[in-house]
Amino acid sequence: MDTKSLCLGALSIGEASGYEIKKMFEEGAFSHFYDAGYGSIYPALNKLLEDGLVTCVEMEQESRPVKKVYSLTEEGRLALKASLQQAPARDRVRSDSLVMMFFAHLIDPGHRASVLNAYIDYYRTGIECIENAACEDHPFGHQFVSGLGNAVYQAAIEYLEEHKELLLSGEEPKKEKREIKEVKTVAEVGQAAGGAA
Amino acid sequence: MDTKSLCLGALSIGEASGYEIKKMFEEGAFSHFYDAGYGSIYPALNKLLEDGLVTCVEMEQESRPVKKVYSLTEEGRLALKASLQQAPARDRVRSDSLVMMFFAHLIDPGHRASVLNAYIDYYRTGIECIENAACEDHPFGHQFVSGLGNAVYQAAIEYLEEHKELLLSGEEPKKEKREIKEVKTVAEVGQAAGGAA
DNA sequence: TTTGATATATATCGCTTTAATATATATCAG
DNA sequence: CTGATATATATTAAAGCGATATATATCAAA
Repeated sequence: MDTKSLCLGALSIGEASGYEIKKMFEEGAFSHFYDAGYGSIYPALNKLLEDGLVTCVEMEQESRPVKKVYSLTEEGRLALKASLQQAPARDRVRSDSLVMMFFAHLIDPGHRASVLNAYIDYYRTGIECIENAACEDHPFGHQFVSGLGNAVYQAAIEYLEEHKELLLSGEEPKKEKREIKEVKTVAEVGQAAGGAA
Repeated sequence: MDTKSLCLGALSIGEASGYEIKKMFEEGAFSHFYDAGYGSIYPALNKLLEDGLVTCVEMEQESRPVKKVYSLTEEGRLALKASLQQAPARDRVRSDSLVMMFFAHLIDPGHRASVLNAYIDYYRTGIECIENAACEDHPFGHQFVSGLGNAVYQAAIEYLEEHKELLLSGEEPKKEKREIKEVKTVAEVGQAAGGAA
């Protein structure tokens, strides 16, 4: 799913500028399952305009930069539908915070706590975004996905708060012991991990 | 968190080849919170080697390509610790499947069902990976993050199965009605969505 | 039996994306 | 009155992604 299709999707909800589309990814309807920055949104909109999948009206505003409002054309609507019929790529997740928690034994307890608390806050903010975006008028898909986001975030918060102490009071493993265990290679660990395959 | 740091992290568990590190992201310990492909792992390992953060031993094998086994140096271990003390970037998630479910009203019901079922399978497989990788010997951080992954995936599966019907039996909204509503711009919808900000 | 699929293993390349920065103006809090 | 935040578009360097190439072995199915 490239940024062009995402922009078509955003515009299928209603006309918008690049700036407004970005906000949808940041704090709006898409916030909990997709990301996109200006560096991909603006070029995508230009290509869509070239290909006739969107139209653009420049709206001049008092003491603000010109606002380019994009709208879907009928061709664009068809292109969106077509891209939605394809097989989805697998989810991609990248969480620095979880990497840090994973290696918590290498981090000083103070930083551990700040990472953990910031992460809980991040989920709380996420829930607020979802709840604010929720609306009964929205198509059932919007509601379904919002509900999923809510359920997942809630589960994360519950886990994080219930098991907080495991992470914060965890002791550093005894150095000598780990030195001995290190003869076990990642290959073997990987085997255990991917045993199903 | 760049791929170099991720590789250092992987190697802190034990020596490994690029291929084995890839497997950790695919189906091993990192599978539910990070991604990385060969196109970033191999260049990263080469840079780490240049910078003296890892060493490399080439192991010749019968009727297989040479295996380059990388190990952390003391410098590498320090570099890993340093990168873990920094502030984490925010999570990045990209889910084509959720985009499709979000726009379910634009997709034919057959495809809806296949996307939904594949997504449930994806989470089930994820739980298997996490359970297979779990081990009491692992540092507490590993266990903490595995537990979180498990809790979140479980919550997702529960939600998806409980609300399946909402997505699959959802009707297409009446065209005329939506046409009228379209005067509401994304700007306004976005405002409602991001009300907190 | 040979074709195709899967697995081991490394490497590269084109295209896209990301994160940062530039530009310009207005408001608002400290 | 300085710095932060918001509106709004655009560009760029660096990084990452997906696909492909190479080479060999095994195993199941046509």
